[in-house]
Amino acid sequence: MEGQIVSLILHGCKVARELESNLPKLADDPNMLSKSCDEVIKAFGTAKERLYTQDPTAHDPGHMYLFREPQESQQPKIEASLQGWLRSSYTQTMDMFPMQLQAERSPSFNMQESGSNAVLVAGLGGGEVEGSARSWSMGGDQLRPLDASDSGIGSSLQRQRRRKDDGERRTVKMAAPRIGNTEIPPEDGYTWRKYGQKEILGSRFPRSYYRCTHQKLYQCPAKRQVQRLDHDPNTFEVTYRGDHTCHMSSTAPSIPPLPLTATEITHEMAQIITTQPPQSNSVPLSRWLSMEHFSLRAGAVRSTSGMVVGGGAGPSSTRSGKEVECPVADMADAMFNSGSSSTSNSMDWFLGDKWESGDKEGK
DNA sequence: GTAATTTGACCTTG
DNA sequence: CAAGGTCAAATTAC
Repeated sequence: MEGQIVSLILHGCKVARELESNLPKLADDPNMLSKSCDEVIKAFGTAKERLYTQDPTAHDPGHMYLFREPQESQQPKIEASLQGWLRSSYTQTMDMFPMQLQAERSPSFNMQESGSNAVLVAGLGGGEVEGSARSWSMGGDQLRPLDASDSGIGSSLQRQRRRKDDGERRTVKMAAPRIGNTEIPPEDGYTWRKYGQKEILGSRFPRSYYRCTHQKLYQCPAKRQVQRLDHDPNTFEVTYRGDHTCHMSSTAPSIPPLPLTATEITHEMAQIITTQPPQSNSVPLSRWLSMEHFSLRAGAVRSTSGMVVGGGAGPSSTRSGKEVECPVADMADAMFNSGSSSTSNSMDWFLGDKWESGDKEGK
């Protein structure tokens, strides 16, 4: 079973690599491009499916919980990790490649996975905004043009706010962690800053509003709403709006919010898995992943990471006095060094009840 | 001291 | 006008 999955993933990687190396040639051939993309997606998708069917009872709230319970038995964890990564990478890829994937998903994209804890429920808020929804991510021309300066207190100008159709909305359902504090909203690798909380009619739990921590620095328009489900308090419904434009910055999110190529996805999985505690039993999957894909890093990953695929709105690809790190390294760094300034760092859930106040009931 | 969160007020939308 | 979304001063955390 596992061997099949591995070969599926390998196949996906292979196709992705081929696609990457042939990209210049294929650029003029949308058919071939599409075909290759299909194949990659199919391979990973199938692998993922199998992972789920392999252990339908697995309750994996997503990659954010990968590092919980280091003392747990390793083998199931590895698989859960892989699942989490596949799933999160997949949804994240959806998140980052909306334009590319648009053609491949139905207008009302609906990815449901039985037994899955991260479910992309809805694609677009409305089909008609599809074309215009993204134009702001490049120049910020129509999205909150006054955002940075509309704090016009003292000026006679009224605050100007825009809400109407500020972009695609993607809703993901994520399970609360079962261990530790189940109140915490799900981590997703980005750093968010809470800017509001609101009681929602008919909901027992308030909705929390977050924006990208780097909004100011890079005019990153990404936002998210976190709402605990009424009927299932263990599940959070997370709605994302806007795309991160802070991808390539070093001061930007420490965890790579990069659009992941297929090779990157697997590579990151490898990275994650190889960072499992050393007492880990021999894990064929992880060994394969680490051996197979470390070599990708220098070539494929780096080159693709230098290419801002999702619109190229990210800030400069160099950081002050320092070359852009491989996002994976960044992530690992962030994961284990907790150097980020954000308190919503990805390690928070790992260690404490930090988020509690962020989603407490009532005001 | 700086950055993040809280929270009531304000704004937009339907 | 009600509800949802955002702002920003005050507060809290680091």
